[in-house]
Amino acid sequence: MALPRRYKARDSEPRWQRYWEEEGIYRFDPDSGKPLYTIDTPPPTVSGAIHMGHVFSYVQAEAVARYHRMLGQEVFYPFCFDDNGLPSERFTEKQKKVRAQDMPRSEFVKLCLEVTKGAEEQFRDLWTRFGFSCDWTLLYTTIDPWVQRIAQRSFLRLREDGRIYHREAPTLWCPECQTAVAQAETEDSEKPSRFHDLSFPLADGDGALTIATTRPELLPACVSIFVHPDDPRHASLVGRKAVVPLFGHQVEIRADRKVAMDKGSGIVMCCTFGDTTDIEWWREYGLDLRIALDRRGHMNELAGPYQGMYVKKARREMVEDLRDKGFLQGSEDIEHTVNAHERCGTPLEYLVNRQWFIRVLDIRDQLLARCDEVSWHPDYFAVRFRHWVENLKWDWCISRQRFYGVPFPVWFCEGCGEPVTAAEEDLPVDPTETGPGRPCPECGGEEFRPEADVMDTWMTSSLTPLINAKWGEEDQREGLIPMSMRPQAHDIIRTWAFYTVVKSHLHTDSVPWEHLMVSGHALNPSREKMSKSKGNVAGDPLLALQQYSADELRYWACSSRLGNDVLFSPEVLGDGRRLVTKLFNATRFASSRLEGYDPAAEVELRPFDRWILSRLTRVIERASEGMEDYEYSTCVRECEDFFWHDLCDNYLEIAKGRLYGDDEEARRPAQHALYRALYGSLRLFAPVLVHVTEELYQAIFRDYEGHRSVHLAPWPADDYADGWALDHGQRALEIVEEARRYKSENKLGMGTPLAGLRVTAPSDLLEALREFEPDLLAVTRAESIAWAEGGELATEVEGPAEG
RNA sequence: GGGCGAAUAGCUCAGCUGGCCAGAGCGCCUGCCUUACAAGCAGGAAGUCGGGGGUUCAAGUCCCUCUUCGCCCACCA
Repeated sequence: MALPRRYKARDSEPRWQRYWEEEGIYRFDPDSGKPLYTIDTPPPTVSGAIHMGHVFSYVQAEAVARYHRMLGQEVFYPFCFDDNGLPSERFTEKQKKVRAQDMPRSEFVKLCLEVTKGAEEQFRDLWTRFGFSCDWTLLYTTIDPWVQRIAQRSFLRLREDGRIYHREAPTLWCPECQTAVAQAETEDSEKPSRFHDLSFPLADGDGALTIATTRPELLPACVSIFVHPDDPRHASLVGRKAVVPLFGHQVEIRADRKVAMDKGSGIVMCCTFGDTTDIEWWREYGLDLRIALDRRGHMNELAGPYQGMYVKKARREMVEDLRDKGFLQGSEDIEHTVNAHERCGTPLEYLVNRQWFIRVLDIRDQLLARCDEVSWHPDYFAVRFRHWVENLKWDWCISRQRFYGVPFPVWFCEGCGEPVTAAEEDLPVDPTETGPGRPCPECGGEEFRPEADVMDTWMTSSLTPLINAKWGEEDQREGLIPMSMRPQAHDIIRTWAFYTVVKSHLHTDSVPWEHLMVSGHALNPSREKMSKSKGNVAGDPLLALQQYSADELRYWACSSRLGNDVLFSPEVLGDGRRLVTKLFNATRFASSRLEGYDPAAEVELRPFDRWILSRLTRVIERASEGMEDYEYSTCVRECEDFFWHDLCDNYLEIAKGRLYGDDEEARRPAQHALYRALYGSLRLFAPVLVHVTEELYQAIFRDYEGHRSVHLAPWPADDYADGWALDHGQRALEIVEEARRYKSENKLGMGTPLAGLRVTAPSDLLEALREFEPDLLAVTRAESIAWAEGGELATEVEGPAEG
């Protein structure tokens, strides 16, 4: 196949993408007998928020997949989508302009399916255009019935093991989404607020105390007051009672070390619940439970005249009334951070609800041990996992009061209230549509109320290794657990990585994977964490693909060390374009000089041939070391440096004399070295520059090598190592440099013939360098070289040749 | 408040287990249309390796400390 004069990525890339698809180049073959390399692909949410930051992280893992494929491993590389859960609900609500609450669950679920399926098609197209080598026949989505079955199976088995409990407990609650949320789903949100100094009369009539609060609307929920035991100002208060303003109930004043003496007045009210300290006190001192908020964030009957008001309104009204009645001593505007739901930004409340939990606090040590069993890349991210586990405060709340998700396989007996679970063989079940099919084991009752909650999405995504292995299914895949590698970004270590370790530990008594590859974030040109935005190249991968080729974008994604953030900027992207062009041009040139090349022929390599091949070996070693350590960027950098400078700038220029010459004896070893060096480079670049390397491979190398694709060719493992040539070739290049410097300083073209060179060197070196003479003459265009023994290596140029 | 990372040429970054005069790309300067490539080639200028201590024959490279930035967590009465 002849190469065109110019490389047109726009035409070539789709052509090879089709070829790979048609030929099944990336198809997983469970029966190949090759060692497995299995990848636990992150299921992106289908909520439409794909930006170059995602591409960045996926490409890095993808390059690693290709490396292992070239190593001769059978690569299990599925794709998947996370299409259930809150993000999809909100996405559907937005797309269809509906509200889930306003329709039957089944109807809403149908809408969600419709919307997510459409989005998935677009996603598959997008990933294909980036040259992804996943096997699409392995696709799963988290809403697939068999995947739901695995999630429900996980629930049933954990419940059998006594790991799961259902309990009324204070829970982080989002009044907007009207669901419980997990500790990990929260984020800080800066909100302007007001600090109010409130006066609480003492019950014995002996004066009053002052409490500073930002949440006066929680007064009806006040159950105690605390001061610090060492605070001399308030020592006399302990044990007495105070009257809650506006509401009149009396609460006891207690001393506890958790009180900060220097905040506000040093006196704090404890409400059920304002924050986690309230919960701790409530538990520790067995305080009353006074819930003043309902699930929608409105005040309930406990708030008396304020009942039905939304938190903010109640706050305003109460402050007015407090002022009118003389309880308000002062107010101060402040800026403070509140705990908000990361999905919608609404400040969270603590409510008491019946929720399902997985007990994890008691196995923290075991989870830490699992953490150590995993190879973290880069290793310092293990510390984040460790600290998260060490500082866990809550068991994992897995129930959500939402609609689109995996239902709990649970009913409650109307007779005794006990939960009744489905039989495993009946999974997946939706309890709102069927019954348990058996009477209540506790009381024999036959009337049931379905559990209407759905599972937290992490309940499913934490199972991705088990889903890949089809855990508990009839067609279970053997040998997949633990998987080889999980790629993910560092922001979800505390969620996805953590929950997955929990599940694998409990279900398979092992780690989920051997290696965890943690990527950084892509930053937009103003150095902010990238986010989806239309009309912006960084925020819109489709737009990026119009402006840059997939190979250029992949090169960018692989340009930084694993785990580092990287800037998405035009300058950096230009580097990839240059390299692709250079690779194409150099290979096209080589192909024109390879006529008559016979890979099987015996050749006697010249010193510079031995030099370039020894350099290649060195580069392969370093590049491979990098890839073994998940450092694709080391591989690219080493290879680029070799290809551009050693191979193109030096070797090619040196070998041209022989490649164009009539002397076949001299030409053949040059062809041999050129072919090997180029084919080696091509394969080192293949995991990243997937399209251009395929184009060049198919045009030049396939006839010789026979593999259907460069991506099925073996990873280079050249062992040509000639220390003599490596060292002396480098010294010989110093002579070339001197000649070039002379021409440059004298404003001469590089093609200018030189009258002669005078090279001085110690005798050993001199003797060695003389072996390079024919090539040195050719590349410097010198008519002759005069060799002289001397001290340091030095080269003098006699001047341009006459005429 | 705690943790993790980063601080190296104007810009973006590489420098692994400490060792010849600190590197690359972009940008800049001077040249060159040399039989693959001007999206190129040759040559060049440019850095107190954040500050301060210490270990060592020897430190961007190890230890301590300080400063600045980023991320994560906690607090947020």
